[in-house]
Amino acid sequence: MPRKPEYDRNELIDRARDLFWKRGWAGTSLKNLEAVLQMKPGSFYAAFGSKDALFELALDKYAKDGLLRLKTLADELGPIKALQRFPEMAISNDAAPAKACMLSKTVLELHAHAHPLAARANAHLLKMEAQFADLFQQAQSAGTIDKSLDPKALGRRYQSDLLGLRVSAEREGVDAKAIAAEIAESLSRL
Amino acid sequence: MPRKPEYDRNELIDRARDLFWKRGWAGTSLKNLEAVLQMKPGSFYAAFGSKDALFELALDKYAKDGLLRLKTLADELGPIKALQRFPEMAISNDAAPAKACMLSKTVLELHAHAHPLAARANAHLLKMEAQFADLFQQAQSAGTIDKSLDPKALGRRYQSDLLGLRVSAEREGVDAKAIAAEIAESLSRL
DNA sequence: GGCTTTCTTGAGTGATCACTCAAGTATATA
DNA sequence: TATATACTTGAGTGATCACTCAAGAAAGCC
Repeated sequence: MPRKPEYDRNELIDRARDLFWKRGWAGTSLKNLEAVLQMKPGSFYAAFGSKDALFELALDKYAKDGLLRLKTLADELGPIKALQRFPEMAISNDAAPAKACMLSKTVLELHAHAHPLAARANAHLLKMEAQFADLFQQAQSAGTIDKSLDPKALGRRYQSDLLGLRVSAEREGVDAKAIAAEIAESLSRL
Repeated sequence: MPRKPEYDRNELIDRARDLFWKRGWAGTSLKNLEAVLQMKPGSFYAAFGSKDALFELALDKYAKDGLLRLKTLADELGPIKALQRFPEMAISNDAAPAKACMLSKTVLELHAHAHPLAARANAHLLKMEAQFADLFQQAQSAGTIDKSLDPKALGRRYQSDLLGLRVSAEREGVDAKAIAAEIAESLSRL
């Protein structure tokens, strides 16, 4: 009996993610969203409920895709080579809405306001960090890196470096690829 | 003949800086500013002209203070020890409005909007980066670190690591002091 | 063709945004 | 004391904010 929506929900979330990623939470107005999603307010609220709810969907998708990309890379290249390649990949996609990480941007923008989306973004970052640590541990098991190192500490440091790289890549006049290469190189010394 | 203002302009800029630093540009409303500065709109606009103009004053002061703190530290400890101490200092001030760097927060928030304040923040970051490079060069001249390394590359990487550290310090559940210690430690290996 | 159910439309909601300005008040000089 | 010069006040500006809702349109089932 029902009428079907004229849009592909999944694709709308992608477009919203790109907009939020680029412009941030406060920087993205409903007018912006209506324009990009080609939706009138009524449809928007019927479909997503609120700006925050859509941001959450976009954030979750962003995080899920990031994790998947890392795992795929690790399956292809093995743990250490994946970790070496990942930073350069993160900043080299010119089609991406921004170089900086959407999760860290969200934490920085909303943490001071105690907004739940900041906590959610941080939770995603923690999952990512755990994945980095897991890859370091795999590398240890495979004998690729020094076994006396703490994989959790390595993951924590790696993520921090990656976040710094991606902030730097967002800036004008910074050779971020050189930084990415240095991060990769330093992993060979473990 | 004139009446003197009832406020200390310099202190108002400090308070505005703290508010902007914590809450960001869009996250800080004129109501917030009026409350913190104890000013009515009329006085505010007579004194500062606009929200953007005050943000600029706050940003410039933030940058100036940061540069001064680094130079003071270098005078006390010498270049390398200053660089080793600086990261831990940056994240240990519990009275500060935020752990993350106001300059990077500004770039991340406003760069996508092509806002002049983003370019200004980036210019301040470039000055800071040059100062880091200068300290690395001093350390080379003093024979403290390997002379074959490029001081500009070291400065670039150091700043990236510092920005990453400060983003990490803004997050919940991350042992940022451990990261700061690792950054410091890695400088001993140069 | 009717009927139900959902989706779409878009004008309109109150709240808040950055900002203005005319009127009032305080102070230093003449 | 009179006057000129700021500074302070706070109601008010139009614009934009996220969001609502009643009315109409489209699709599946009888």
